[in-house]
Amino acid sequence: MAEIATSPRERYRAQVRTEIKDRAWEQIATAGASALSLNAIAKRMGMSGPALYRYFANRDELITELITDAYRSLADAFRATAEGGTDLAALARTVRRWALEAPHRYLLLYGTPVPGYHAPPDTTKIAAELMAVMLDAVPPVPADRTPFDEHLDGLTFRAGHRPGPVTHRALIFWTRVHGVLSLELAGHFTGMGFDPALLYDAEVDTLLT
Amino acid sequence: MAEIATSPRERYRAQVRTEIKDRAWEQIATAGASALSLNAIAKRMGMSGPALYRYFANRDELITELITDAYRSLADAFRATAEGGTDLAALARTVRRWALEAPHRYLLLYGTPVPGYHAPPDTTKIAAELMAVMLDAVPPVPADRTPFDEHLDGLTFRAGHRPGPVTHRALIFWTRVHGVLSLELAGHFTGMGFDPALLYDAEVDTLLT
DNA sequence: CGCAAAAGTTAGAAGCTATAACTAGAGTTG
DNA sequence: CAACTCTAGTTATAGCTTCTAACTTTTGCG
Repeated sequence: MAEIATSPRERYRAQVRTEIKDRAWEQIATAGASALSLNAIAKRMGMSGPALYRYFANRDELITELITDAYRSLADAFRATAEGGTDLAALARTVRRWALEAPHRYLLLYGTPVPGYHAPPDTTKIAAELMAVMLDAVPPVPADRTPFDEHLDGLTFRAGHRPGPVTHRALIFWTRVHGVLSLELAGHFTGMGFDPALLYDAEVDTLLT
Repeated sequence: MAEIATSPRERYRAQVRTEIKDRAWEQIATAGASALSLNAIAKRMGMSGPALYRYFANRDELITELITDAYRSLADAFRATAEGGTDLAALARTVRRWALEAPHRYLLLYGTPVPGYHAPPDTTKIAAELMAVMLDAVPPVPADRTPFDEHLDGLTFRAGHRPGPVTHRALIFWTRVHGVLSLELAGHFTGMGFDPALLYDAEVDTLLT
């Protein structure tokens, strides 16, 4: 987007940083995030291990940045989808495409977190952004309110101050989407023989009316 | 259950193995499965690192056994619940209690898998056992069939050879349960302020009629 | 051109998995 | 009971990891 005036050095630095991240994604895809090795990345890039520490303070910082990038890319996909009139079906297609495109990326965000790891404020902001898009995409809902709807009405967070039933709809949209995707991408449907895409579509359909 | 006649040596061996696994669970709870260190376990048990290799061939074998044990405990809880007449609501309560009781254990089974890791036949058998219990607990379903129901009817796996709509119900029960639990236990609801238990109950309620 | 800052180097500490070779002790067997 | 075998544990070691420290080379700016 808005190109900031950069010195050649800064441009080189940015380029190396993105190459490091690319290699990191490759490693995560083949061996998982826990096996990510700064040393191996450096060697594959033709330089010595400690050189990487000029670009990332430590392994955690690299992973954190990968997570932030991944969140950002999902949010961008969401926003792009929401451009031409928002509806939940389109968002559902987008998130599934985004997830299947790079399962390890999905799992880095929504799989097992490292205990004690605290997400940086960036990611929680992006998560709120995602939620806002979903809230806007919720279709008109029936008027009957459940106790949980009342519970939601009485909360302080109120992202967008939507009424309880709308928030409820957005939440179950999100949980149902992840219900199918997380089991599918973690391989819990393999051997069952059915097509997860059909289950996904059927599940999303229940949220549209 | 059925105690097998064991020599003192075998009993000692079994005892040490379970102590190793207990320590492993502690470590997983505090630092995550990826940080599980055989060395640290050994030292905490007052012996030298390589001694553990008498009990587990390698790190993977230990983790595999932890996974199998966890699966077994979930299946046992399921079977116990299904004893006195099966219904989905009771199963839902059981799985949630089981998950919250030890979140790291839940995440070891249903969180990010290690790429390239293949689940041993044990676990897939237990997964089928879980599915069978759920299929039995599905209430009578409406007669109208969706395309996905037809798809399920045409499959070869047919765990229990139930009709499509019944299998469909069991599947969405499972995905919706994990949709809420995986997001909750991975911390994606923190800061939103609502009570996940209420969302869970509301979600389960939609499956009961 | 010359110099300061940045990038990359090797060396090394501390920790990990896992193997090899060895010792001490427990249990079995002639 | 003595001898022998098998097992549990030991230390040593190779090879990997993250990450720090100290040093050298390169690069871009004034």
